[in-house]
Amino acid sequence: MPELPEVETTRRGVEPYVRNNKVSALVCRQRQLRWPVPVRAIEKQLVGQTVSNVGRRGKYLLLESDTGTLLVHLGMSGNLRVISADQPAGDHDHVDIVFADGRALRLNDPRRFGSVLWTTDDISAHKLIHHLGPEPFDEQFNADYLHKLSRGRKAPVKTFVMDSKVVVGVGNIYANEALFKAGIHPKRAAGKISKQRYVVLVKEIKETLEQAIKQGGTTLKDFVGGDGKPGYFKQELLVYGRAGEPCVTCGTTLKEIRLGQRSTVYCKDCQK
DNA sequence: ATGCGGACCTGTTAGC
DNA sequence: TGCTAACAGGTCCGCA
Repeated sequence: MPELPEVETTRRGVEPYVRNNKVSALVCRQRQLRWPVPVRAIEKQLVGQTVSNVGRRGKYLLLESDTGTLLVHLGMSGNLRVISADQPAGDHDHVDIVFADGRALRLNDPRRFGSVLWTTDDISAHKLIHHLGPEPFDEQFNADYLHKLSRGRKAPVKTFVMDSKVVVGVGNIYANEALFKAGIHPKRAAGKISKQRYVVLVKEIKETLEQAIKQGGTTLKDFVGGDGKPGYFKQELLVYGRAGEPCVTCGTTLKEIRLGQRSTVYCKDCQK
């Protein structure tokens, strides 16, 4: 579920309910997520505080308060919703951040690759954050940057753009999509791609993510209240999940390979 | 420094 | 129909 557009959509969806709201309790039914949930520290330092901002860095959601920051990552299967705090918990409802107004932020994560962490450090210095590359929508993320950084790199370009040290937020689905739109073969060595082609790739990464966020916006309501599932606009995907089907541009059968054990779909005629 | 492969864990689907 | 294996949107870590 969560690539950057889903995380950003979640951020926007929950922000109005969480911002300026006072945390009254933490309910943790399962501490064993990606890392153990630091229940004590959160209870001691966040409960009683007001959330001043709901931010995001890469795919980490950041609930900021005067005493520190709660980091929430949705992993592969997590989702976060605003509910009434008295709503009974179901399977995989691991953590509730309960608020003074009777609502709660509830983390559901079947696969438990997500995480809930607490830090009092400056967030940009945090161990999981400090090494991260630029945000894809930042001006800093441009063709010059990618071109320079990639010189000498032998890794496939798909692996390169999915590396969070290079740029955050480009997950498997959107890496496949952006490379297709840019006409670049996913296996091509990152260091051998011209600046001109990086101009196109950067543009496609930004546009693909932006458009997905826009579409996510239509399902914002689903992040609050009931148990609506955010629509995933699969019909928009040009290559991901379409191996064996015809290329939308030329009709050639789309190929599937594995790169770094991730499913990679491309058109051998449109992507060079 | 770079680039691999393994690890975390459960649910769903493909294949026999 | 039932069992098993493979695979899934992430990303950190340790090793070569």
